[in-house]
Amino acid sequence: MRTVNAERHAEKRAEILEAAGRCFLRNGFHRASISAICAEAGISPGHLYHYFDSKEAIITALVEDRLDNAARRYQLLINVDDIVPTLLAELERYLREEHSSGFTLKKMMLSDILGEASRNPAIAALFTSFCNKRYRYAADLLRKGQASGQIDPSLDPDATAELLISTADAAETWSIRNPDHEFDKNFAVFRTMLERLLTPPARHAAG
Amino acid sequence: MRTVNAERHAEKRAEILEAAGRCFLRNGFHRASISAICAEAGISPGHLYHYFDSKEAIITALVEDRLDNAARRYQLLINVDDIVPTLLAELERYLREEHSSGFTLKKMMLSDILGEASRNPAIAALFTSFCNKRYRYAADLLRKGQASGQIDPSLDPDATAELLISTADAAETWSIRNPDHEFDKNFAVFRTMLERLLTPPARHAAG
Amino acid sequence: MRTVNAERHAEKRAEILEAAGRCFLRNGFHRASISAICAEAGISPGHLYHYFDSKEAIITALVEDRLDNAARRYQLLINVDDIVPTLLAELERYLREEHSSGFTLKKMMLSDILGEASRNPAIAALFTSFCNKRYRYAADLLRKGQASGQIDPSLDPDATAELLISTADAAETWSIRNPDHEFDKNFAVFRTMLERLLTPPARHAAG
Amino acid sequence: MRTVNAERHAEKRAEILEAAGRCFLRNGFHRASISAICAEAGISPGHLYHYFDSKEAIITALVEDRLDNAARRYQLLINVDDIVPTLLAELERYLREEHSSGFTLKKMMLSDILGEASRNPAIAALFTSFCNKRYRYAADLLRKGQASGQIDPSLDPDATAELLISTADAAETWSIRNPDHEFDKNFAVFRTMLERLLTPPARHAAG
DNA sequence: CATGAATGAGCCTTCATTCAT
DNA sequence: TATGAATGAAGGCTCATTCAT
Repeated sequence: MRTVNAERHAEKRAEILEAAGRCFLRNGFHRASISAICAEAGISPGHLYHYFDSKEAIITALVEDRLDNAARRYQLLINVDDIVPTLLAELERYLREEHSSGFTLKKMMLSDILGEASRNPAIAALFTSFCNKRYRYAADLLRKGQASGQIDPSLDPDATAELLISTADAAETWSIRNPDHEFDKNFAVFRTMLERLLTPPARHAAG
Repeated sequence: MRTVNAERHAEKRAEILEAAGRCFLRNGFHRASISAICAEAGISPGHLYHYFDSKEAIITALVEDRLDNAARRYQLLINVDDIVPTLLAELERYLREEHSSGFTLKKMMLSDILGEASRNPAIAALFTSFCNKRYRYAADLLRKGQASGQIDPSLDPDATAELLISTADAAETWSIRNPDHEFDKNFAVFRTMLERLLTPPARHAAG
Repeated sequence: MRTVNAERHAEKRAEILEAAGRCFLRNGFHRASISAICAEAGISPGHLYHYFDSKEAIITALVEDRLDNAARRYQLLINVDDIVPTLLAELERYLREEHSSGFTLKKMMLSDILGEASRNPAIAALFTSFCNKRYRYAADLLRKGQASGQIDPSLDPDATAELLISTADAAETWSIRNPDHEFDKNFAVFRTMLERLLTPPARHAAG
Repeated sequence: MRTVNAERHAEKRAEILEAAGRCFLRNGFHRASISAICAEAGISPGHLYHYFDSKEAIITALVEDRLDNAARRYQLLINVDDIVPTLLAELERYLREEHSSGFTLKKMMLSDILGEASRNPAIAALFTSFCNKRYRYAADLLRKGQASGQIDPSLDPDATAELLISTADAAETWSIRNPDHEFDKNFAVFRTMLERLLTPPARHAAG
C-alpha cells in the first residue's frame, strides 16, 4: 500500500519534472510559469505543490536530475585498453546524438544552467559538483593512459581534464553559434586536436 | 544644437545601457526589472522609454553593444608575422584579464546570451553574426598562416576557426565550473593543445 | 455498537476541536488553515470533513464549546451566604489562573470571539447568548444579595450585572495592554472598586 | 513642486488608509483582501504598492493612525478643577458617541486590535504603547486629584489607572454583548462605580 | 527632457473543499 | 473509518508599460 503510493508519488513527480523541463527548454527558467508547467503536466496549479515546495525547488530538482544523468554516462568506460580512440569514439557518439536531435533538453540546459549558476548558489553547487565528478573521472582516465604509455606523460592530468571537459561542452554550442555548421568537419578537427594533444610526443613524431 | 542633443542622447543611452548591464549581471535578463534599471541609472521609469521602446529593446541593444565591442578586439591583430605565438599571447592576455576580474560583465553575458539565443531570435541573430565575424577573422588568419607555412596546411581553416573560437569561449567558464581552478596550469595545457594542433607536423616533429 | 461508535465519534470530534483551538490560538481564526488543524489533530484533510461540514462549522463549534464551558462555571455558586466575598474570591481565583497561565486558550478566544462577533452572525448569537446567561446569573445573584441586605438595593441588578461581567472580562486583557502589569496591585483596586460599588451605603459608611 | 507632490502623496495615502479601514471593519484584518481595499479606494492593485510596502504595512499604519488619534483625545483635559465630574462627563460623552454611531470604526478596531496584538508583535507594540500613554495620563490625573483631596489617597494611582482604562474600554463592548442593552442604565451604574471608587472615604461617608 | 502616478495582467503560492480508493 | 490526490478560485504582490503634467 505504502510502497504503491510512494511509487506513484515518485512517478508523478518525475512526470512533472519532465513537463517542467519542456517548459524551461521553451522559455528558460524564469519565463516559464508555474501555470504553464501545470498545463504541460496536466495538473492543477495547487496540486503541483504536493510534489514541490516552490518553483525554485523544481528548478533545483530538474537540474540535479539532468546533471546526475549526464554524470552517470561517464562511469561506463572506466576499463578500456585503447584510451584515446575509445574516448574520441565516445565523444563523437555523444556529440553527434546531441547535434542530430536539434535543441535537446540537455543542450539547452547546459547554457541555462551555466547562466543560472552565476547567480543561484544551489545551482552553482550542483554544477560545480557535476563538473568535479567529470573532472575526476577524466583525470583518472588520463593518469591510467599515462601509466600505460598511451598518453603524453608531461601533461598535468587535472588541468588537462578540465580543459577536455570544457572543450567538449563547448562543442554542444556549435549549432547555436552557426546554424549551418558542418558537424563532421568540425569534429574532424576536434579529433585531430585531441589526438595531437594527448598522444605521447614519441608516438606522435613516429606517427 | 541638434548634434549636441543627439550626442547627449547617445551618452544617456549608453549610460542606461551600462546600468542595465549591471542589473542583468546581478539578476539575469528576465529577473532584472525595469524599475531596478531605472534606479541604477538614476532616471524615472517613464523617461527610460524615451531611449528604449521596451525591455526587449534594452536587452537587444546591450547584447549588440557587448558583442560589437568584443568583435572589435579581433580586428586588431590582422597583420602579424608570428601568427601562432601572437594569437596565444593575445588569448592569454584576454582570458587572464577575464579571470582576474571575477564575474565580469562580459563573462556573465556569454552564458546568458547563449541561453537567450536558444529562444530569442533577435539575440540568436546577433550571436550568430558575432560568431561569424570572429569565425571569418580567425579563418582568414589561419589561411594566412597556412600560406606562410606557419600553420598546418591540412587543417580546414573554417572548421578550425569554429573550433578555436568555441574552445576559447569555453575557457571563460572554467571558474564557474571549478571555483578553485588554477588558471595558469589550465592555460598551459590550453597553449600546448593549440600549438600542437596548429603547428605544421614537420616543425612539430622537429621541435 | 452504535453507542460505542457515537462515543468514539464524539471523542474524535472533541480532539479535533482541541487541535483547532491550538491552531486558532497561534494564528487566529482566519489564518489557521484546515491542513494545519489536520496536522495538529493527526488526521487527513478528507477525514476532517466527516466530523465538520466546513471550517466555519469548526469555528462555531469551538466557540460554542468554549463559551458553554465558561458559562458552566457560573452555575456553581448559586447558593452562598456571603455573596460579595464569595464572588470576589471566585473572580480572583479565575483571573489569577488566567493570568498565571500566559496566553491561555480562553483568554485569546475572548478577544478573537469579540472581533468575530462583529461580523459573523452565528458567533454573535453564541456570544450574546453566552453573555445573557452570565448576565442573568449575575443579576439573580445581585437580587438575592439585595434581598438579604448584602448588596446596595439602589443598584439596578440588570445593568449592574452587565457592568460587572464586562469589567471582569476586561481584566483578562490587562497583560496584553501592559506586559509588565502587576496583577496583585491591579486586582486590589479591582476588589476595592467592586466592594464599594456593591456594599450597601449604610454598611459602607459604617465599615 | 515637491511639496505639492508630497502633499498629494500623503493625501492619497490617507485615502487608501480610510478605505482599508472600511474594509477591515467589514471583514477583519485577514479576510479583507488587497483587491477589495483597492476597489474601495478606487485604485488599481498595483498602484497600492506605491503607498504601502505590504498588507502588513497597511494594517500597522492604520492601527497606528487610529491609536494615535484616540490617544490625542486624552491630552485635552489636563487642567481641570473638578477632576471626577469632568472625567465622568468626558467618558460619558465619548461612550455615548461610540454607542450612538453603531459599529464605529474605532469600536471594531479595538476588538480586532486586541486579537491581532496577541499574535502580531508590531501591533502588540503599538497597542501597549497606546495603553501606556493613556495609563500615564490617567495616573497623572489621579495623582493630581489625590494632591487636591478630590480622590481617595489610598488608591495606587498606577493600578487604578490601568483598571479605569480597561474598564472604560470594556464599556465599548456592551452593545456586542447585548444588542438590546440600555446605555443610560448601564452608564448610571458605571458612574456610581467610579464615583464610589475614586471619592475619598471621608467625603463619601459624608455624602 | 523628465517625472512618477497609474494600470492591469500575470506571477507564485495557499487554501477550503471534494472524491476515488 | 480513513487517506491523500486533486481542484481551482483567490490571495498578496511585481512588473512592463503608459500618460498627464
